[in-house]
Amino acid sequence: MSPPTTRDKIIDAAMAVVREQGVAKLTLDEAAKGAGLSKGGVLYHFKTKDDLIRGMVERLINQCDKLQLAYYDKEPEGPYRWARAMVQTTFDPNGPASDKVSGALLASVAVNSELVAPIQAKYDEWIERIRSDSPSPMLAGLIGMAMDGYSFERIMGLKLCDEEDEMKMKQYILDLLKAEPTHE
Amino acid sequence: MSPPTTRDKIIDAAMAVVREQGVAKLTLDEAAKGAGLSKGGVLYHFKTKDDLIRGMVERLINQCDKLQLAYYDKEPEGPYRWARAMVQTTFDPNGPASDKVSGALLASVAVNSELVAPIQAKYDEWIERIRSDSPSPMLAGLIGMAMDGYSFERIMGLKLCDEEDEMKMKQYILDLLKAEPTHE
DNA sequence: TGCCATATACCGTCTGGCCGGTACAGTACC
DNA sequence: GGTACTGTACCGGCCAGACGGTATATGGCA
Repeated sequence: MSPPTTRDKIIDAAMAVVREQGVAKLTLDEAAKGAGLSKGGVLYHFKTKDDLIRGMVERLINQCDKLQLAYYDKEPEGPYRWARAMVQTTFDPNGPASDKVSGALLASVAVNSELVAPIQAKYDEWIERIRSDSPSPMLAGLIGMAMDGYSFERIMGLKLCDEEDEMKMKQYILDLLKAEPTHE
Repeated sequence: MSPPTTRDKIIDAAMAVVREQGVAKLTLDEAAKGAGLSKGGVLYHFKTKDDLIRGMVERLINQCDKLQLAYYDKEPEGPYRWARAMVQTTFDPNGPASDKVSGALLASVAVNSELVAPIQAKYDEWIERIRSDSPSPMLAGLIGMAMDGYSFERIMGLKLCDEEDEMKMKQYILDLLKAEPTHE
């Protein structure tokens, strides 16, 4: 990996602002300060604030997608392979539930709901993937919903259980995907 | 039900703004316009904007709680009664996935993350409830996460399937809660 | 090798608009 | 005449975006 470009540094800083101070505090000035340059500099790389958020969303999507593909490779073959990869991705510290990337979603919804569109597109793709190799699409769908729930809870700052319980839950879900090759 | 108070009308209008224009557009002026009065009028009822959001959050909590209790009464006795009530609540058109109430959560997170606190408190209570009568707390927890996922997806404007599939999913989940009285 | 031209990357300043909040002046009903 | 409520006018701060400028690198060319 080459050293992060200025563009990347700005996105990092913007994510950090959302995480630490909330979406409302995400200003060009603040992002600039975090990235170590001036607002003018930020506006050189991103023409508008919406553009910056687009960049954040793109980062979110790429990061999650890359992660999911990596986990897919690591998972053994067999039914529910994509679903298993999704579970691993969700609980990964760099996954969608991570503070580091999730700000993008929040920012996009808060500022301009049109900016969610690329997420929706990728989202459809993910769902399609998971359905493709799941003997019970319903079970896979349920678990997919739950993974979203987990991610969103983290983003919103709602805690439903401590970390120990989370690991148990992860294992429980993975067991479900082993034990029920052809449920229904 | 007595006719809605001005206070209620303001909250309704604020919710509508969040729903239709996004959190960023939620201003005192806009909420006032929606409620049919001036900003001064709004500020008479809510001393600050945070105060208004607190009101929205309170509304969200009360509405969901009331709904859940009502469904609990309607559900037949037996295991997973609270979990079943939660599923019904989630899919209810006035439930947490409803456009009409969900804006509160978004607004609170976006504007001032401290305002989420009352939600977290209620949230803990709901989780406790569900665990209390679930033979498999893991299954109940999974379904709870999925219900959150569904609600949040709606709030964010992400669609995972059409309405027909949603109803199938609801039925699938309710069947799970019948078929597995003592899973694990 | 020296000179100009252009592109890239960035800074600092300014401005116009928006928005939260204040102050105060009604109005209407009891 | 007081209380509950609503409107109007305004202030001060913040912020997106525009703009003009600067420094450095690159490349052509004589």
